[in-house]
Parts: sequence; C-alpha cells; structure tokens
Amino acid sequence: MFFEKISDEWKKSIEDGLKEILSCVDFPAITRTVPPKSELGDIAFPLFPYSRIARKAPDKIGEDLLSYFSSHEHPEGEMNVTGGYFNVKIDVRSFFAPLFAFVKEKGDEYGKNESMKDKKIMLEFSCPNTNKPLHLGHMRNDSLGEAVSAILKANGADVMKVNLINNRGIHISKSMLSYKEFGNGETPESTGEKGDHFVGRYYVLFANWEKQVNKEIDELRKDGREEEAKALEENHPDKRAQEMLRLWENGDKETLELWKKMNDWTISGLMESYEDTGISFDRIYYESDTYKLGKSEVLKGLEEGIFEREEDGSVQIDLKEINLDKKVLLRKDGTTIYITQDLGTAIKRHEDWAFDSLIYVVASEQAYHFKVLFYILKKLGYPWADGLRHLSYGMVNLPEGKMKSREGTVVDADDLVHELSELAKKEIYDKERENVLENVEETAHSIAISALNYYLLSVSPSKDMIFDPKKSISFSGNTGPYLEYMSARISSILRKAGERKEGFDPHLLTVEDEKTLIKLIDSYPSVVKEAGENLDPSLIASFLYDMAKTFSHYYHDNTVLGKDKDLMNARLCLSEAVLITMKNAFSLLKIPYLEAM
RNA sequence: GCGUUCUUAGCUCAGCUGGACAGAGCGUCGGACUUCGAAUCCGCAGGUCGUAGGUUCGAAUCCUACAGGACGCGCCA
Repeated sequence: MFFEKISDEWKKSIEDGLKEILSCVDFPAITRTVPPKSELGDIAFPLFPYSRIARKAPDKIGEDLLSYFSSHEHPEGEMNVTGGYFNVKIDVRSFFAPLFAFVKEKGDEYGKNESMKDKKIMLEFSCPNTNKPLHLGHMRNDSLGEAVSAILKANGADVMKVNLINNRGIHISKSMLSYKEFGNGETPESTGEKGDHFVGRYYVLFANWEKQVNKEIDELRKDGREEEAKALEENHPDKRAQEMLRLWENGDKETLELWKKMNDWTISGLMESYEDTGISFDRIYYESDTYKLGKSEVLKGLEEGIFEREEDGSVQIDLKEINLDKKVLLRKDGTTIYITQDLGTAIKRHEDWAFDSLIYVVASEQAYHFKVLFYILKKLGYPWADGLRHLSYGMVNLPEGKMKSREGTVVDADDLVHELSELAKKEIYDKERENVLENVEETAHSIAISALNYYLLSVSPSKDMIFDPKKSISFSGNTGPYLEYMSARISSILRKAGERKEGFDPHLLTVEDEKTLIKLIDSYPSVVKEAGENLDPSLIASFLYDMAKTFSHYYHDNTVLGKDKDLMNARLCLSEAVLITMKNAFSLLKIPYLEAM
C-alpha cells in the first residue's frame, strides 16, 4: 500500500534521472530488490545493467544519480550508493498513522481488494467416494479448496464452492455386496459407528473376501479340481459386484434401496467430518445425477465432425493437435466414461451458474485428464472453456512411501483430528491452562485444526509432501499453534492495556522490529493479491510466519505495557494492527483465532 | 518408449516474473522465566542449491543435456 506507492515513485524518479544521465530513452527496465541489510535501506535499485551504456562503473552512475537528485525533486527517503546499488531508506513511520487508521477502519476487511471484482469463479474440490471415510489425501484437497476459495473471495471474486460426490460405480457396488453378504442387518446405529467408517469397513471386507476367493480358486486348480474352481469363479465377488451395478443401472428396486440406505450412511458421516474440520460447499453434485450427462454432447460433436466413430462403434477424438493419442469418449456399447461425464458436468455447471472460471482442485495424477477435458470443451466451441483451470497438487506421502489401503497405512482424517485434539488437550493440562479457558475441548479442537491446515497449506501446492504422523504433529516451531499462540499473546496484551487514548506518535517507534512490522502490515494486501493470482495459499502461510516470528522477537526484547504512556500507546497501536492483520490472514487459511489458549 | 513434474542443511520445507554473503522449523549441543503468557526467545554446529554445460554485468532462480524420484500415457474413476 503506502510503501509500494513510495517505491513506485522512486522507480519513476530514477527512470527520469537515468534518462538524463545516460542521455537516452532506451535502456533496460528498472528492477527493484531488497537490500540484504536493513542499514543499507529498504529499496535497492541495481545499476549494473546501465554500466555498459554509460561506460561507467555502476557506483559512478549511482553518484551521478545522487547529484541529479540534489537538484531535482525526489520522493521521500535517504539515498546511498553501495556495491553497484542505489539504495533508498524510507522512514516507514511517516505513513504508519494513516496505515493504522486504515487497518482499524477496515478491520476484518483489511487485506481485501477488488482485483477480481465481478469475476464468477466456481471451485470444485473434495469429491469423495461413498464407500469409505476421508483420509489425509482428502484433507490436503479440502484445505486447499477452502483456502483458495477464501483467498479468491478476498480478492473480490464471487466464488461458488462445489463438490461432486462419487456415489455410484463398481466400487460402490462392492461395499453394497459385501454388506449384503456379511451385514446381518447391522447398522451404524446398532454398532455405534460413524456411517462412513461403517461402510468403509464393508469395503475393506470385500477386498479380503475377494482375496480369499482367489486363493481358494488357486488351491482348487492346484488340486486339479477344475470343475469346482470354475463354479467358484462363476460366483466370484467381482462378477457379482458387476451384476449388482447392472441391477442398479436398470433401476432394480431392492438394489436402489440398499444403495440409498448405504449412501445416506456414508454421506452423513462425511458431512460430519466436513463440519468438524470447517469444510463447506455452496452446492453439492452427485455422480448418480450427472453420470449420464455428456453423451448428447458427444453425439453433437460427432455430427459436427469433431469426433469420429470407429469401426467398432466407439466414439473417439484424435488429440494429435496437442500431441496426444486418440481418446475414447463413448464406449462401443454407447455408454459414457469418466471424461464424458465430466464434459456434461462442466456444461451443466455453466448452465447452473455462468462462471468466468472453473477451477478443479484435483491431485496432479489427473493432469492428463484435465488437459484433454479442457481441449475437448474448447473444440466443442464453448467460449468459457478458456476459463477452465486445473489446480494440481502433489501427493501426501508417508516417510515409508505412498499411503496404501491394502497395507493399512492410510491415515484416516477423523482419527488424525481426534489424535491431534487429544495432544492439544494434554498440552493444555500440562501447562495448567484449563482454568483460564472457557472450553478446553473446543480450544483443543481449534488447535488441532490450525496445526493441520497450516501444515497442509504451508507447502507449495504443486509439490509432493511427506507427512510423518509422529513428527508432523508437533505444536512448536513453524506451526499453526505457534501462530495462534502469538495472536493470543497479542490479544492478551491488548486486554491488559484496557482503554487508551485516541491518537499516537508513530515517531516513538524506533526499534528495527517495529519498522519491519509496519512494512509487513502494509504489504499484506499485496500478499493476498499474489496468493490469489497464483492460487497459492502457501504465500499467506509464509507471510504469517514472518509476522509472528518478528513480533515474538520484538516483544521478547521490548515491553509494550511500559511506564512511558506515549510509547506504550504507539506500541499498542502497532500490536493491534499486527493482530488485525494476522486474524485476517488466519481466516484465509482456516486457522481458528483464539483469544486465549 | 513418450509426456508432466520434482531434486536446496541429518529430516521437513521457504526462497524461483534473475540481483549484494543461500533462509526457517525440527533434531543435536549450550543459554534465558521475581518483569506484558517459556506452545516462547537467543546462540553454536550443519549446504559443491542433483550433475555438466549454456545465456547474462550477475543464476538456487532462465535454457539444454544427463542422473535420480513421483505421476500419467485404460472403452477404470
């Protein structure tokens, strides 16, 4: 904001100065950087690129600029030339009074901007299956979805969060069949399990069952009992699941009833998890409603000659334009596949809500799918296809490698949240904070959520990340709870200060950390903007850590609530601005703000 | 085989629209609570920025090749 403005003015002035010194207009663009040491200044302009044109050493050009400015107007700031750089030192206190007034007036709104005003952005994330509970992989997806949506909103966009629940298909039939076979009529109510875990258990049971049958078949074959092996093969769980899917698609009443019952169990469990971790959606789509969409679109494209019908009857598109092979869009029996459905779903969504942009938050393993999907939609002539984007993120792995459900290494979301909450609770009792807190359970839960969200969001989305369940759940160092702790401390200081008089003298703030904090507060809106442009919450995370660390260093060495009332007042204003900024950044990363912890 | 992507300290990660000696956290070791909350702070040690070239006044950052890892290239989703 203020600093940026001054910096821009300096850039312009230096450009003018260089024009005169170099006596030409055509020279490399002026770049800015930050000096390595604060004593050198706040903005640095490298002069090396002009050395050749001027046939002078960079420092000499700097000297020329200094003498140029001695006779020309220049923005505020002290100048010096060192090591080929033209440095400017700015007294940031000069704008802290208006900055503070602005931050205070904006409050929760500080940091918001209108760079994406009038943009309608739909964001798809989560997309769980209804055959098992959420795991750590989903959590990265959900955290990213929520954070990106909050960041886009902060940039002024109109955001709609959507979820597509995969509630049909062979994997769903498997858990249904397994329940039918082994369920004995038990229900989540009768066993006291959460619905998604209940159904997930039957899905695992199916996998074991399948393994068992395969083993039996092998053994029969080994004994030469081919007839019996064949009989068993005929009745293989896989085959029966396929049959069940056919029944489902044909609308078999009994199958549909079972499907509906089990789906409701899972979905209510998933919703509970969402609620627990602060995930919400503006609209939920169900695959059972959308899976037939897209077929007519493909047939239309076929008529228009965009797609081709192969000899075997399937419909395909040739992707040589984007250096890929052919891709099937309709099976030879005329049924749709995954990408066909996604085509239809995208079109339906645009009919439902005419977005400018649709962002899919999906793991990087599906990059190919989205490349093809976007290409086809563009081919079909949808102008909004240019606004489609795949926010691709890396895998969450364990120190031993990939999470594998077969090996039981999948980190369950509910378990993880529970475990973290328990740890936080233990911490609270260890520190004997239980009497200070209004609600220990709630506070512990908030701490758990902050730890998770911050951990998952502080890594750049595109990168794979490693989650070590033992080490990753620490609450000290660069963690969510650390940030919460800092903000709670500031809030505690402000509470202790009580009422204070209007106005303050920013020039009393002479400590280096104070200067750094003012610059950080001032830069927050542009960080929000950058995070929005790059769809990258980790930028907010880095910002928050910088701010918290600077403040904690600052108030460790300096007393805010001192005897000098004027100094105290100035420092309180600074602390308050820091707190407002941190709180706003918290809300973008879904880190709960705690008055006390 | 082709494509996408990643490789920075013992570990987990920042830094990447090129700029002044490469930064944190964890872990190790050592300090700091009669003083605004020690979930904190300070210090020590720890790095050929995967390798080799190239572009440039200047490269962790851009380009190329190579090595290693991950993911993809289904009429699965």
